[in-house]
Amino acid sequence: MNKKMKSKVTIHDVAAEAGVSFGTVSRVINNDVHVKKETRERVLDVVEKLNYVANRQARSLAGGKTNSIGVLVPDLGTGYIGEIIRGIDAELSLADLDLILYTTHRTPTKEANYVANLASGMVDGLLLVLPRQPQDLVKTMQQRRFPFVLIDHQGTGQDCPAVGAMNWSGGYNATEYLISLGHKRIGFITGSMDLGCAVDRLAGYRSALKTNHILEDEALIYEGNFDQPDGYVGASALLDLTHPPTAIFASNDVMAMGVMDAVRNRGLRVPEDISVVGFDDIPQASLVRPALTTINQPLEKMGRVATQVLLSMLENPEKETTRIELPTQLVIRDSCGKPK
Amino acid sequence: MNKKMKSKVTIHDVAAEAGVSFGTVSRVINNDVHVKKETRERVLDVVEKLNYVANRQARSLAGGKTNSIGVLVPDLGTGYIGEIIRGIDAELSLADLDLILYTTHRTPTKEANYVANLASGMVDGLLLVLPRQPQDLVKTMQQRRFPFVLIDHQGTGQDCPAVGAMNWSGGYNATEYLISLGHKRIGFITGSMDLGCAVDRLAGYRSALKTNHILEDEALIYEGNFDQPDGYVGASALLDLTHPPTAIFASNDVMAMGVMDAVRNRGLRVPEDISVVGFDDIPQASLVRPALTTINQPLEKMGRVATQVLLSMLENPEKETTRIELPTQLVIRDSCGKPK
DNA sequence: CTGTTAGCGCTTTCAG
DNA sequence: CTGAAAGCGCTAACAG
Repeated sequence: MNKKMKSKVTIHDVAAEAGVSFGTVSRVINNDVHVKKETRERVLDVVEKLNYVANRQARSLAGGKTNSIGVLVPDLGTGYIGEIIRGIDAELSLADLDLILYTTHRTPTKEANYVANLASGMVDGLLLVLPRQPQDLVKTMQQRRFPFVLIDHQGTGQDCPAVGAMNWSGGYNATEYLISLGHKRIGFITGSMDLGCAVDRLAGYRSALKTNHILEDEALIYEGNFDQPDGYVGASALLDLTHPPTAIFASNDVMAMGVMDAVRNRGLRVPEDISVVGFDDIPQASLVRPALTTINQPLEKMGRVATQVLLSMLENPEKETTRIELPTQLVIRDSCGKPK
Repeated sequence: MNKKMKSKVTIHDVAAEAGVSFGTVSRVINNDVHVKKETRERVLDVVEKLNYVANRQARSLAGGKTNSIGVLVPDLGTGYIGEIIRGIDAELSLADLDLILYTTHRTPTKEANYVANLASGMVDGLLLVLPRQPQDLVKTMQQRRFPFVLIDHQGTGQDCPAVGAMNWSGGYNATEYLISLGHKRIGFITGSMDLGCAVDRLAGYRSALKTNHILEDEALIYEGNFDQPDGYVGASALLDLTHPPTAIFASNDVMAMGVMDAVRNRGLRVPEDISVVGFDDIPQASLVRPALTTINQPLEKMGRVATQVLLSMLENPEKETTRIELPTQLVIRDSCGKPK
């Protein structure tokens, strides 16, 4: 409502108002040392007065940084991802970086597409949560020397920065807990076996059985996909066995809830008739009744740590690749008991 | 590993390879009609071959659009926001727009700051979820004529685009349901009363009592803040009354869960001793035991609709401001019964 | 139909 | 210490 309705203040406006060249303004806002203190202050005053904010597009185009990092997630479904994002978000806002969220909706094409796009100037670095087909992407990014960190996708044998959880020991501990309760026939519902974490959890389960001299029965292993219906269907199949399990260990909490539904729908009770263990410890796990005994994954922390790793890579590109596995922990609640 | 390790394919590379000027390439990728079919195909081939992806920064710098819209949320906590974001995300990816997420962590300063930043070139439009102090922001954006839509914050009397849910009728219906069950003393735990939705829910509650000739008792109204502990503390206070309620209606599901905990901790049962109703119908609501009777808010849909409104504003800036209230619905589950 | 020419707003040399 | 100049990659007129 004043003189100009231009609404967009540029570096030139500031320069004019402060009586310096726009190059100087650029130096000031980039904290370049070579500016007389007095000049700096004058410019800063004008910046304040005019309410100037640098245009990020221009800044990044000109070769600077974008000050934002991209987060690629498969979806926003279960709260699992949400927890990770919270960690990322917390760490990012500490560093005053923006977060650009990309949802692939589980389509590898999109995944690849986004990576291409992002790595081409949109963001300074990329955080990939649970990527479906990391091989290609990783190759692309590595040859472009683009900074990225994988979250929750280890065990693919690739040498790249990643943070995840100790899935193997989680699988091992949950199984051993069930065994300690007296269970001998323990059903297992796997996750998507193309994901490293799913493979590791199964391996942990197998190992615990072996350690405790319990013969493995392939019939007790049902291949799921990490979705709730898999838990339901899997549990139903397991319960239909002529020699059914007395406990079921699902590779994630969502499936474990499906398992509980299936158990109840047959008139059986958790944990009196069937013990159920999950994996993840998503927020709902403590809410369902009976509260779910599960393996806690430090989701929020994984997000934080991955972000820290990425930021340190941004600062020091030469650092060697880090792989971090955060500890998982058995959380005993009410869904397990002794076998009948 | 070939000739150039440049790694970044630009419009010029494509032009050179296809033997045309880069202006022509620009036309092709922008679907300009004035290109010979043959030329177009040749260019497209090269694009494919070189794996060219337009640089968004440059594109937006030159043309004005950023092809991304900003979403401002208070936090990523309860899944409530997550649902809304899912709707936004779905609609946005349909339109091939990117989503830039900003978390304010409930600090009004940040909120204002982001708006200033964003409105200055980062994004083409803004979606504000549950803003804390919309008044100032709204003014800023309106005078900059910057497109935005408020989500879930009506009733502040401002004339601006917004989509929300019918909070009043939700409050009314839940209360009336409880009354129909025979309850006469119904406790109410409010949300943050600086939020329009919280005010409306309370008004709905009051109105239902009045319609049914039940005398309102201020002692039965506890002021909460939408957080779980408020439900616990509020319910405890209500239950301590010399003449306690037989049912408690919490202004959101999270608090309702706090209520259930409080009830149980006193050795009382839901719904036998105390009926509980929530509001929102977040994913956990159907998971807790007893499953929570609540008012469904079409969260995901609110996100979708708000996005559609914003997109239509982007297309046609002259359109008059739309305010949309989506219907809420009573979802009867297992947390309510007749009063003892 | 297609090439050419200005910038968009900013970072970076390169000279003073 | 500071100004001037050269782009970053692309879109949008403007000429042919």
